[in-house]
Amino acid sequence: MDLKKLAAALIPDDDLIDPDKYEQIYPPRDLPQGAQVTRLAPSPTGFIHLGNLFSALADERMAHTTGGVFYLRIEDTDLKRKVDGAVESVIRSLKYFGIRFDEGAEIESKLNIYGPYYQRQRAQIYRAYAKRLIEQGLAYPCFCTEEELNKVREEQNAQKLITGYYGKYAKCRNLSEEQIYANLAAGKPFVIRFKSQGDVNVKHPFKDAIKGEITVTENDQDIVIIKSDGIPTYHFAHAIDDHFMRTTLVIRGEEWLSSLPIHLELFKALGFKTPVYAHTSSLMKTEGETRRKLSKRKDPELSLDYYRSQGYYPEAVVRYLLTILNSNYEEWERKNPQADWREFKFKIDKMSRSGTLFDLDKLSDISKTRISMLSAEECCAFLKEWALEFGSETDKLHFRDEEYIIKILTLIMGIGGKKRRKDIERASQGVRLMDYFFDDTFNPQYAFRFDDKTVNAVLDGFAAVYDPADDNQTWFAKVKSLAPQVGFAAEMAEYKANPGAYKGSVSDIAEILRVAVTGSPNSPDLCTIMGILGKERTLSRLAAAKR
RNA sequence: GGCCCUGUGGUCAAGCGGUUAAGACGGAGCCCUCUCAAGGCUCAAUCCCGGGUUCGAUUCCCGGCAGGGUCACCA
Repeated sequence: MDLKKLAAALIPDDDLIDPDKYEQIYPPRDLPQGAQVTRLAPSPTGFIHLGNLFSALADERMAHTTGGVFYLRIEDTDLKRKVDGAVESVIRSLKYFGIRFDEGAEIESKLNIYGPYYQRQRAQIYRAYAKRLIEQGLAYPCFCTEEELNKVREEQNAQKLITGYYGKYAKCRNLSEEQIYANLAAGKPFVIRFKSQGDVNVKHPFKDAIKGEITVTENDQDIVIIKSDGIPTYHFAHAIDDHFMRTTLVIRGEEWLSSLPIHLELFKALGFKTPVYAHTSSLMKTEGETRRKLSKRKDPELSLDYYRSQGYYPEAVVRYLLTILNSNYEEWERKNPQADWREFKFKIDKMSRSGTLFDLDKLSDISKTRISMLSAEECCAFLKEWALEFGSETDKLHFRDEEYIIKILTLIMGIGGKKRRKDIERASQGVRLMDYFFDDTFNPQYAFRFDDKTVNAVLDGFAAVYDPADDNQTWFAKVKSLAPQVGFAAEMAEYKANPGAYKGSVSDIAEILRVAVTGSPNSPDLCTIMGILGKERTLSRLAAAKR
C-alpha cells in the first residue's frame, strides 16, 4: 500500500509543514541546569477545584524553586467542555490563592513563544504528526461507527474479555487499500487510530517521581489520535504539546496512571523524549464506611469558590495543602511560623503516595491560626473584602466604619493582651462574631439561669454603678460588689470552698451582665465590650434585658 | 473482571532491620479564669492478615485481604 498517498488522502491539508521544522520553531528552552518546566492543563469548563489547586501548587513550587517555568495550557479539544470566561476564571481563582503563571493562555509574557496555548489552535501541528505516523504505517483510518464499537464492547464484556480496540477487534487495522478508498469515496466519517506495537503481556519497570518504582504494562490498544472532527484526543495532544512546550515534569492526578502506557508508547513512536512523570494521590472524602475520591458533583467543598465564599483565609488553604503535599512542611512551619510559605524547600519526592482524606477541621485550625496572626487592620481588610462580595447589605454597611470594626477586632483578636485569641476561623463566621456590636444585628436570646428577681437586681445594681471610665480592675470590683445583694459569693475561692452556701458566684453575675449586653453567655472581655458599645448603649441593653 | 496504585491511632503523618513507634488536627481531663477562646500540662488511641528471610521485623520477600483508580471519537 502506498502510505504516502494514503496519508495525503486522509489528511489533505495544504497548510501543514514538515513536522521536523517544529523542533526549530519550538527550540529547547534556555534554562539553568535542573530548572523544571511544569504546566497546568485544564479543560475550559471554568470549574477549578481543590484538586487542581493541589497539583497547581506542586507545579508552581517545582518550577519556581528551580528557576523554571510554570505555564497554562488549555485543553479545549472537547467542545462540549467549553464555558465562556473559563480561562480568566482559572487564572483569577489561582491568583486568589497566590499562584501565578509565567506563561501561557491569557498570560502577559514575553516567554509566550511556545504557543498557541489553546489546543484547538494547534491543529496543524497535530495533523502534521498524524500524517507522518500514517506514512510510517503507525496510524490508520478507522471507519467504525459508534454503534459498531458499542456492540463489540458488549460482546467483550459478555465474554469477560478486555474491552477496547485491539488485536482481532481492531477491525479497521487491516483494511485493504480498496476498502479504505471505497469508504473514503463513500464519504464515510473516520478517525485516525494509532497502530499499537505493544503487548499486554510485557511489563516494564518505570520510575515515577512520586510513586517511585512502578510497573507499566505495555499498551496494545489502537487508541484514537485524531477524532472525526479532525481534532486530536487528549493522549495525542499531550505527547506533542508537552514535547514542544518543553515540559520537563508532568504532574497530574493518579487517575492518569492507567493511561501512562499509551503515553509512553506515543512518545516513543513520535521520537520524543518522555518527560518525568509525577502522579499525585487523590484527595478523598469519607462516605459512610468507605472513602472515595472527591467528586465535583457531590462535594461542594471541592470547589475553590467554596473556600472563597466561606471566607477561609486563602493563604491557609495553601498552607493546608502544603501540609499534605509535603510531609515535612508542618515541621518547617512550626520552626518558621512567620516565614512566607514560598520559602519552604519543596521536594517532589516528599509527596504522599497514598490518597489523603480531606480534613476540614485541620484547615479550620490553620485558617484561624493564620487569621490570628494578622493585625486588626489587615483582618478588617480581609473581612471587608469578604463582606462586600458575600455579606448581607447590613454587613456591607457595617464595614463603612472601619475604625469601629478595628476597635472590635482588637478585642476579638486579643491584640495587646498576653495571648492572641483565635476566634475567627473564616470570614463568614468572623463577621457574625461582631453582630452584637451593632444594634441592627444585635439579636439577644436572653437565657438567664436565675430567677427574674435576681436578674433584675444584678442588672439594676450594675447600671447604677457603671462608669465607662473605670479600668478593668475597678470594673470587676463593682461586679463583685453586687454579690452580697443577691446572695452570691464575691470570691471564686469562697464559692468553690463552700458552694452550698451561695446561690451563685461572681462568674454568674458576670454571666447575667454578659447575656444582657451581648445576648450570649460567652464572649471576650465584658468590660472592654461595654467600653466599645459606650455608656448609653450599655445602659439601654441592661434595661432592655430586665424581666 | 483485567490492569495499576495504596495500606502506621478517628484524620494527616514521621519512620528506611533493634525506637518508650515522633509530631499535628480531632477527642477526654486538669490548670488558668468574670464566661468563651487562647495558652500550659496530662491521658486514650496505630504498624491489615498469614507465611517466610533474619538473632531480631512496622521496616525486606512472597501470598492473601481491604480500599482506591481506570478500562470513550472526555479530559
